Amino acid sequence: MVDKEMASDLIADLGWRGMIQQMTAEEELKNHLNQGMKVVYCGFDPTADSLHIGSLVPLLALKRFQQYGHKPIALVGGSTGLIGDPSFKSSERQLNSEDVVENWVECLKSQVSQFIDFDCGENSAIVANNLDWTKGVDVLSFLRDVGKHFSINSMIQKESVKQRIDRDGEGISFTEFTYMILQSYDFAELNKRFDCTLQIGGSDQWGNITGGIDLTRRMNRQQVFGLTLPLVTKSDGTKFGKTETGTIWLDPKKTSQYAFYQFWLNTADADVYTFLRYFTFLSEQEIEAIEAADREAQGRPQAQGILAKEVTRLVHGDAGLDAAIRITDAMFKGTLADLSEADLEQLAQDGLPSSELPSDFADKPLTALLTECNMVKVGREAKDALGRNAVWVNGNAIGAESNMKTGELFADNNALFARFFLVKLGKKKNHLFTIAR
RNA sequence: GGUGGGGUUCCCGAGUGGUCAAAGGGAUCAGACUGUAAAUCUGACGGUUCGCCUUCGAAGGUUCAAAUCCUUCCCCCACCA
Repeated sequence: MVDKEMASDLIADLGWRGMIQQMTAEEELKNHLNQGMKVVYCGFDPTADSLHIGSLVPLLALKRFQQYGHKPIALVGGSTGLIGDPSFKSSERQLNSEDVVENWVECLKSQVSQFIDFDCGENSAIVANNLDWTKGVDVLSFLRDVGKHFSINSMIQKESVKQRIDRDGEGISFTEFTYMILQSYDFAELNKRFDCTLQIGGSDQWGNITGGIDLTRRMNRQQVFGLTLPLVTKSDGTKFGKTETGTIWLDPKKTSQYAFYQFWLNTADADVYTFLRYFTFLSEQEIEAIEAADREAQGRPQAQGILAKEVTRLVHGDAGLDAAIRITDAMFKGTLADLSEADLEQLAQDGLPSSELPSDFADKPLTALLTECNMVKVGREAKDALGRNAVWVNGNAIGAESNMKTGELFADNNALFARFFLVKLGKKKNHLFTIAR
């Protein structure tokens, strides 16, 4: 399993994918990784009950290390999550309560576990929680044993906290300032416990990682390494991972498989090949072939479809991918007549936005109904769409004059299979209403 | 602590008594084109059941009428100390 050449291959693999932002001692790190199985860690702080796609890059990076024979540790920050990472944050953050963070830790643990293999022999993955070794530490020991190794002078030089220190009107509490020490201590501790010698993370973590490298050398007399991954950016300058609707989460309860699949499917041409490199395990040759084929072909590129398929399968499995494709086909390819009663039932379960028709729907204007089910943000949008005949109920276009005719439109005898109304607004928004029984 | 400048609708930013729901740009939504793209063009853009209702840091006040004038308060920025 452990290949002699694996390290140079691994670094080369990460390299052509554009996934290396910075690393410490490049040659030494390569040599180090060539000497058999090494232990690598990446931390994920609980800031919500799910990770979002921004965390996918480091998560998949851990998996890539494992594929090359190394042992990954996914560290969930039970203690660091209680403090809050100030890196590149413009203002002090609100503390979350202990039980909330504890709950989030459990959520992240199981989520993170889906991506790495826990049963593959000696390089099986580990999930750790830094609260385990931070909880019992008393203040005086911490200050004497750990704090003494840190120089305030170098800490305030770090780019990650500079704006908080230099900028008028902003400050940083001692609590957040200490975050770097806590994370550094994690690295030293993981080094001691598991012989962990490499930390990876987003490029915003460079300061924290180098802090850990220094501390490990001072406390454990061990040379350890760091590697950062690039921040995912989009060619149009907007923030990656957010849509008008909000963050794209990994948890299907927060972002349905369908919405997840659609997110990737809508990737801009200018970004899609980069994302294939970041987010899939396709080889360099495969991706180049896709790129070349798209360049030749007229019309729609195939890359978005491949990206959506690969990433959705990675995160939601084959069943999740099937569900996403099922809805996509129904909404964008097929006709309503093709859908059976069972299909309609399935769509709601698969993540098509849906809701029960409220009992007093007949009294509501259509604008209010569509606002309440979150198809539009304000009634105005629905009205605008109605004015352009861009609203369909069960396939029939509806005009502005129908705004007050909700009762007729959603009458029982107009329903599909006597209980479903599929409303489409514009090209991309769909909502399934069911009649309450 | 002193002096000067400022807080406007999702964001940037005009507006200094009525013609202001408030220029312009961005973002967003819908339409055309298309590939469920991009670019471009068109329309909408505080809310609304189209009667009205609610906005210009906060609270009061002057006025027939205030984002605009007055008072107090809160916050930000620049320079000086």
